[in-house]
Amino acid sequence: MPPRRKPQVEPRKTPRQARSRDTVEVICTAAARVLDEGGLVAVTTNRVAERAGVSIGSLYEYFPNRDALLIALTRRMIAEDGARVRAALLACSDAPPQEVVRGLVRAVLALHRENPARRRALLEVYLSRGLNDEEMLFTSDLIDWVRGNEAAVPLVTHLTPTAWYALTRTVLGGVRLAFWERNPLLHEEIFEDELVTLVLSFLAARR
Amino acid sequence: MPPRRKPQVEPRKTPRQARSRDTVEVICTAAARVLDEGGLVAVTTNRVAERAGVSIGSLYEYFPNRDALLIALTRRMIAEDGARVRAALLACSDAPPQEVVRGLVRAVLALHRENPARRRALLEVYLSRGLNDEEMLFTSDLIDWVRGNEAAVPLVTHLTPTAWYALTRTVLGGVRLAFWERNPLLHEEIFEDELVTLVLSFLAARR
Amino acid sequence: MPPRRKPQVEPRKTPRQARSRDTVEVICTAAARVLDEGGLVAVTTNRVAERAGVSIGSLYEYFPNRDALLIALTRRMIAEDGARVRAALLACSDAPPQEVVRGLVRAVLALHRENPARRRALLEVYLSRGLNDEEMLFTSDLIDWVRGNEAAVPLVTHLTPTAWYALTRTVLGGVRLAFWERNPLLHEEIFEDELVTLVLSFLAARR
Amino acid sequence: MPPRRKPQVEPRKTPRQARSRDTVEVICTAAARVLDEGGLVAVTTNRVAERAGVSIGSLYEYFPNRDALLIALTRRMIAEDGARVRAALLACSDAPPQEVVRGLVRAVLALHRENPARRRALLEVYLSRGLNDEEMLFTSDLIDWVRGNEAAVPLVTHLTPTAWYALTRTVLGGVRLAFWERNPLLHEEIFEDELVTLVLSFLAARR
DNA sequence: GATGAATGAGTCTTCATTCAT
DNA sequence: AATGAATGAAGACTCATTCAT
Repeated sequence: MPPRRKPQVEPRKTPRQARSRDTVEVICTAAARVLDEGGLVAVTTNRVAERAGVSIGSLYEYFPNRDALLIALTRRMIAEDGARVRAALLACSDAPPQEVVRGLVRAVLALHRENPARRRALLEVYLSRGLNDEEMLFTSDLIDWVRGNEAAVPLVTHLTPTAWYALTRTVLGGVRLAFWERNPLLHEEIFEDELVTLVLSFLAARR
Repeated sequence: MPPRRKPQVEPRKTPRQARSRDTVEVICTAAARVLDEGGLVAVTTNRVAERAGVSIGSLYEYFPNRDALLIALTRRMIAEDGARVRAALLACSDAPPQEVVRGLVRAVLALHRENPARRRALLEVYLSRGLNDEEMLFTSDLIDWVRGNEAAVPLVTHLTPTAWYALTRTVLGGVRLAFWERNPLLHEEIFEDELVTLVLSFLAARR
Repeated sequence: MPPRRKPQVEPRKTPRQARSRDTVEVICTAAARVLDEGGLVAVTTNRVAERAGVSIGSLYEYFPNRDALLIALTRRMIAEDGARVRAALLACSDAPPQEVVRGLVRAVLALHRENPARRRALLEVYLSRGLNDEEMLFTSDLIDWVRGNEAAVPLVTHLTPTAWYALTRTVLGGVRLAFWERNPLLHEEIFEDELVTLVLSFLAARR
Repeated sequence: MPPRRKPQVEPRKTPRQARSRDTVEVICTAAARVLDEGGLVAVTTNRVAERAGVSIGSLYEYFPNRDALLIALTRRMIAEDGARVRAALLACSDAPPQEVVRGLVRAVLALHRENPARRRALLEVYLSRGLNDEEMLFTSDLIDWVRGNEAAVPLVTHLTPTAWYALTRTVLGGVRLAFWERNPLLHEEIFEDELVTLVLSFLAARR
């Protein structure tokens, strides 16, 4: 009987009990490790279960299929990214606008400098699945944050949504391309400088 | 012991004879069609061969493995992209700088508006393999073109390599993110406007 | 990158549970039957699994690849050979030396008279793989047995290791050549007589 | 259309013309080289043809199928073996019997010391096909030679055919087993000594 | 005689998923 | 909740062989 695959992506059950949450945690950790070591193709449900010290049956108790696992991993990364960017913002919210911009750019760059292998893989998951609303959400969180924090970024309030979208995508896209191309500039401060200039000059032009 | 064949990516033989070139052509066309219809997972060597009306053996005569086929497809797309951008540049090389910038941005946007499914898939191939030098090359072609055409883009000559890299990646990255996120703005002129503004204000700032 | 699996030969898992042991048994039996009927080339993993009434997946659960299956079959034969020769030795251990020699020679001949097709095939496996230590082991078991049983074979104790090796290989090799050449003498008592004479005269000479 | 395989083993045509003989020669040489480098599995018709600098079509002009090629190679080895043993015999035909025996044993051992990889492979061919008459023939040539040369080996004339068979197979078999087991004794003189003793004591016993 | 592009049956092997225990 | 043996569809790839040129 061919494994009937109903595209399902949500975790099978929201773990309420401590033990369950542990199991999910253990599985995700194992999956991340397998991913780091062997890339996406190495992430087979059986292997992950084995590495997690959990039976394959249990894995399927918490993730309806392989994709759900991969997507959970991706969501974790995205959520963490969001948290880190927000933290960076928080850290420089009292600084002058230029510094806020720089802080943001730097945070986004920092994200792409760590654990590139895993990011590469999960970004692939992210792109090949229809998860895009996800990041938009993540981003709009950011937007809300920024917009709400008027004191910190007064220059942003004048932007139209389109201008805002173009600006943010442009910075993130630039970083990401450098990341994908493994361009050494990703690790250079001069690259950061250019991005900051880009943002500031655009903001000035759009005032 | 079967001669260990290291993952190979180059086409197995450069088709010299007309018949061979035809076969390669036929295979690529069939592969593209299969790709359009069923996505990356649908591209199995057997299916492509069948669709091409060619034996599976013949397919392997020209492509050492599935990846080589996918990569060939990707390279084709990249080459075509380059050609189209260059053509767009050529078409507005006598116009004022703003128009040149607009022409370029528009060309890049146009690329991402057509056949999104195929582009999505091939970009995935492109990213998951180590093909990045490839596009850098494509880009540096572009750079050369732009730099060489001083009359058309005098403002560009002042840019440092890093500034140039940041600028081009930023635009391409922004478009690509909109593309991946399936953001409707990809098809709006206002998005194009913002990108043009971004480029021009950066160029002004960097003068 | 799929975890590179070095050519493996050991059974994938030691069957602990009764059900597993059954499966292994069933697979081996089926493989032997297929081998008998169609020779080595007929032993395809799919066919064996089908004949065993087991899914191909299950077969690979217990044997990492086709070779491992073939080798398992071979080892079984070797082990059984050893057991039978030891049994023969045991059966005549109280007899005079000549009879012991004759018993041994006869046992080795008997081995090669039954199921020649299967033996032929498995010997081929045995030779084309690097399994030779295996049989040496089997033989050294024998040696130990013989050496330990001084009462039965006092004449053997004087042999140097080299002499012992030459003697045993010579007898086994002679039988095996007759076996491979399908020489009818393999089934004649006069051949056995000659071999016995050979051994005894050598032992006498080496005293 | 499935390649109809009619078991055919004879060379397709006896090459009469010089050019043809050359082609056959070239193919066999290439095949031997491929064999040495990659073992039996590396010997594919396409690869051999390529290595020989000959089209695959031409290869099939001279060998009806892959097996015929392999068998031709094997026959060459057997023929050469025979020649070399005969030469050894010739070289010591005036010496005393013991020396003749030693010369023969030494020649057989020498055969197995050179190019073991190729021998291993071709012996496998030899065993898995029904070529056994072949070697019997080769051997009976030898027998005839020995029997004919009464002056050299007077002690042999008393042997019954069975005794003769047992003796020769026993020596050859012993050497071959040592060869297959890669036993270092194959290269030691003490092993030769034991084999000589074995033969001589048997001959003495059978007088 | 030679060429080499084309053929395609048949192989091994993987791995997501199920379900009886 | 957990287990893990079993499943089997599906895929990549090989290579002996043919035959039109």
